[in-house]
Order: sequence, then structure tokens, then C-alpha cells
Amino acid sequence: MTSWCVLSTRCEQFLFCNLWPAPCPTWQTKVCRKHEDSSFMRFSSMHLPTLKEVPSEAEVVSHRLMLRAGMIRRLAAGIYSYLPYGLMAIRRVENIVREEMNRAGAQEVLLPAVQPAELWQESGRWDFYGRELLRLKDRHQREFCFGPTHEEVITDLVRHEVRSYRQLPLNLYQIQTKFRDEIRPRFGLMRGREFIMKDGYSFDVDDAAAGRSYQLMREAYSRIFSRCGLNFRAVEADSGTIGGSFSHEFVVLADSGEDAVASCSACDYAANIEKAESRVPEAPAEIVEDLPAPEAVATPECAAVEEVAAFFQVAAGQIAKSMIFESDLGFCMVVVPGDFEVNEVKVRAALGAEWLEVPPPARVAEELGLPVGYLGPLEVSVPVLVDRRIPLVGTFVCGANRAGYHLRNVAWGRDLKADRLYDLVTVRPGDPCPRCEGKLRLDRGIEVGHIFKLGTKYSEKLKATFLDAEGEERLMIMGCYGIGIGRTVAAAIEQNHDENGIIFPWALAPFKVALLNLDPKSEEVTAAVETLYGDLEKRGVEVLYDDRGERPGVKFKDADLLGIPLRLTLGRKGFKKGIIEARSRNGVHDLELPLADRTPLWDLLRDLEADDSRLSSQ
RNA sequence: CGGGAUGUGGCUCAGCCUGGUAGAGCACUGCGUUCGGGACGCAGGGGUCGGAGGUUCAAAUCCUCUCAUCCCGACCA
Repeated sequence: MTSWCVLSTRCEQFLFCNLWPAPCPTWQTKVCRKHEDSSFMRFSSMHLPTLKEVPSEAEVVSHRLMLRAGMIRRLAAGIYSYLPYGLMAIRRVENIVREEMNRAGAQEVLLPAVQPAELWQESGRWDFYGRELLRLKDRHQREFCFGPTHEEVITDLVRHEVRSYRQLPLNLYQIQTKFRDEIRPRFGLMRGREFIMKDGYSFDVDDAAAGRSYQLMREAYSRIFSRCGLNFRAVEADSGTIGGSFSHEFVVLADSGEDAVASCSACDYAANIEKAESRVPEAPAEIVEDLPAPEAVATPECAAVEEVAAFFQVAAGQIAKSMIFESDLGFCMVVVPGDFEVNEVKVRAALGAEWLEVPPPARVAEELGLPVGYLGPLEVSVPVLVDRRIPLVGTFVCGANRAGYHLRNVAWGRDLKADRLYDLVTVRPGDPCPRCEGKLRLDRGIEVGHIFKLGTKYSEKLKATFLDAEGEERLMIMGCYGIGIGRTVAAAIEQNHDENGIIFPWALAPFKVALLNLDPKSEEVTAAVETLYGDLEKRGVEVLYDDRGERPGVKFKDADLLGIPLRLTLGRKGFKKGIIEARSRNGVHDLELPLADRTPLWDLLRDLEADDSRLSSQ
């Protein structure tokens, strides 16, 4: 072992050492124990319980593989222990996040996990956050919660410390465990209740400065996920009830993802399905001359759009689909073309409502006297929101607000009018892009990061103010920036695996090399492997040395399962030929290296690392 | 929250319908044989069947309650 630590990625102290890669003053005097202890491991002494069988709890690939690879174990619903190998992967992501956040000028803090109720009452979220907030009482019956997020705490901290514009901008972040009492935790680390999250908060003097902070974070996030070797998209997202003008989600593309992303095949437009828009042709509504007045037609058993369309022998797009919603602002009706789905997030945004739901038909009948299945926008007592595609439909069929009847010959502009039109539908694959002539496609994805421009929502509630250059008291403009650390590891596995196990991207791989000794009983083979192990160690290559007395098949299976990028194999056969077998987990490289000369090995390792960064920059 | 299902050694599951006092495979321990893609034999250790109550001479098995976990849904005019 060298007299200083030559590694960078695993050592937290590296972050404070500007002299790297030259020997740093701290390490010149001592060996970095961390690397000695964990980056070079003998399989026989590592707690790495791999599983041949799959525990029945696991549904998605990443969950299954993380259990099988001995990375995590479940303690309770949505609550997991991180085992050594899993923690190593988590730390890889954390450290990339740290480096990029620091590079972008943010500073790390660590905030309390348990937070007093008063703070949440002050922001108004104690009542609003609902059942997802895990509430606790201390021995004095004082109320607390286990932090699901830290806007309140950070704002409280900053309001006490920051008084002057000279102290801004400020960007603080932390990496810690949070708890959200999810309705339905699932998919292992993908949607846990307890999870590790990086959350950062920026404070700025004005909107323009806040915009710069936001942009910096956006760039930092792109670098982070690129470095993690992920195929991701930064998509426009609904800022939800948090408000604010900007919000981007960082979504890793994967079929098992819970989110849907619409993106343009021609330009770089990409948005969460909840927010995505499509272009509506400008074609004016065709006024049909001498169109007869709306006529009620008996349509028994025709509640669904398809049934109505079949009955009238028209396309679904010629039907106006009407739905009743209930929100904190009361009931309303939404009208969209029958071949589109209503997008509740857009409806809520259009209304400016806090919450929104579809009331059960019985409730609609009781409260409004309307028959669900035969609803229409004519002569109803509730506000009607009309989608901007309705005018294009022109003449349409809709419910008669009378069970078993629909109206035909209903004309936009004559029978139905609206002061304002809204975009209320979910885009479909093939719909025209709102920005260019391209078409939209839909992909599944996993949200691993989300950045918001918060504005003054929290600074106002919690009175986080400062004095500007003119001595005026002003509210700080905030932004918040989250990354799901565990979810990022899970997403990386979703995106990089095969039937044999994980295929870790280089940057996330806890070990870069799996060194297999196929003949641990042979002294000469073992001696050669030990020498190689020592050389790798000296070189600073993180290696898992499989020195177990297992049969070869077991070692191959485990190496594949663990997803270590490069596998080096030495057995009696290779030893006689004077070669080591080298095979990359991704199947790109499969070659024999001379046992006597290390140079080709170092070259191969350099290539592998380079391949990986090339991949991730695409 | 609604619907469905499941809880039996560390893991995967059988047994339950037709009550009679617990079984297989994997894993683990020992010995031997094996040894380049999750070996085999022999010998072992380990569970009182999620919990509580009830029926019964007798309950993993039947009944009631309860807890936990998993899956699906919460887009329908």
C-alpha cells in the first residue's frame, strides 16, 4: 500500500483536498483506512449475502436484484436496511452529488430529522400535508413530525442568520433520511417510505438571481445523472400546489417507471405527461348552415363514449365527453373531445384548486341531480370548463343530463359557448408537438430528481427577509432541489441489467473488478492471484477478490449478479497458458491478458472507464 | 380508501377442503467424493404453523376477532 491514498471517489476527505491527485497533506502521513477496509475486499470476509432464490416480495427488476445481490433487506413496508454492498453503491451516488453540488457553489449541512409542529403550523402545512406526514409526540406531549422534506427547517435557519443582501445568494443542501408515509409503498427503494434524499435550497435577492440559481442547479443535475451513467431526460413538470414558475423533473427512462414522459421526436421538448401539451390546429370551427336544433335521442345502455359513438355511427372525437369534478372550490364540469382523456392535474391547475377528485356517481346524483353517463354541458348549474379542442369539433353529440338520452346536433358557438378555453386533456402518442412540426412520443420513466423555483411561498409564511442595498426589507426568493439517492441506484439497475444480474455503470460500481480465483487450493495459482490482487490494490483499483472455496460456477454467477464491470479470472488452465481471462460485464470486452505484464490490464481499465463516460454523455 | 390474496424453520413453498399433534427443496454444520457457469452422498441443527379467543377428547387444519405483508384499483360519462 502506498503511503497516501490514491483514490478519489470513496474518500470524503478528498472533497477538502485541492491538491489531489498529487499527494495530499492529510494522507501523506497515513494510509487511508477507508480504502483499505472497504474498497479491497475478500469475498470470504465480506458480508455479502447473495440469494439464489427471489424473495416473493419483489416485483420489479431493481428490487429483485438488490435483494439478491445482498444490497438491501426489508425491515417493514417501505423501510429497508442497507447492507455493505448496497451502501457502497449509495455512497457512490452521494459522492457524485456532493462533488457536483459543491462545484456549483452549494454548501452541505445536516438538518434535524425530527421537527417541531409549530414550524409546520407556521407554514400552514401541518394541516395541509395530510396522512403522509408522520406525526410524533415527545414525553411532554409536544407534537413533532419526522421530516418528509425540509423547507420549513432550512427557512427557519436562514431567517435567523441572514439579514443582508450581502449574505446572498446562499445555497445549502443536505443528504439525509426522510420519511413519507406513502399510501402504498412499493418496488423496494423506488417508492419507500423511509428513503435517502439530497435536498437543497437556494435563497436569492430577486427573481433574476433566483433564475440563475435554478439554472446552475439544472446544469449540476445534468452532470450528476450523466456521471451516474444514466439515460435521462430533464422534463418540464407540473409545479403542483407548490406554485412557482419553473419546475423540471429529471427522469430516467425505464419501462417499469411510474411516470410517463412525453417528448418530441424532432425538437428537445419534453414534459411530464401531467403537464405535456400538444399543438391544436388553428382550423376554425366549421359552422354548419341550417343545422337543426339539438335533439334528444333515446340512447339506452349507452354510457361510455365508445357505446355512444357506435350508437350514433360517429367517431369518438365527435362526442363531447363531460365529467363532473369536485374540488375545494365546489363542483364543476369538464368537457373534452371523446377521443381524449381528461387530465386531472391540468383541471386542478385551471381551477386553481388545492385538491380535486372525481365524486362517485351517487354523490353527483344526490348533490346535482345529474345522471353520470349521460352528462352534457348544456343548461347545467355548475361552472363548465371547456377544452380548447371542442371548437374544432364544431358539431357534436353530448349527454342530455337525463338518464338514457343524448343530444345530437349540438353546435359550438350556438348551443355551447365559453368565455375561456383551457387545455384539459392528456396528450397521446403521435399528437403534434407544441413547439415544432414533430410528433410526441410517450415513454415510461423514473423521477430521480426534481427542481422547483419556489418563489416566496415559504419566505413569506416564515418571514424570511433581508435588507437590500436601499435598506428596504424584502422577501428572499427560494428554490428547492431534490434527488432521490436510493431511487437513483434503483433506476440505474432498472436501466442496466440482464437476466444474470446487475450491470453497474462504472461510476456507481462499488467494485470495478471482480477477481476470481478458480483454484484456491492450488498454491501456485493462488500466489499469482494474490500478486494480482496486490497490484490492483496498489494501483487503486477497487476490487472484490473471490477467494472462497466455492465451485467456479458459483463465483461466475455471483460476479454476474453483483454487476462488477470487469471480471478477471485465473484458474489452473489459464495459469498454465500464462494468461488471465478478462471479461467486461457489459459483454463488450472478452479477452486474454498476459499474466506477466500488467500494462494491457491498466489499458483495459482505462478504456472501460472512458467507455462509460462516453456512454453517459450521449 | 375500495377490491383481491397471503401469513407454516433464514429463503421458496406443500400440508388445510376430508381435525389425530409438521414436511420438501434451497441455505446452514460435519465428513467424504467432486471442482471452468449456482455439484453429489451420508449424518446433523433449526419451526409449534402471524397473534388472541372459541369449537373439540384432539386444531397448522374449523369459527370469530386482530395484526402484518403483497397485488390491483382509486380515468368513469
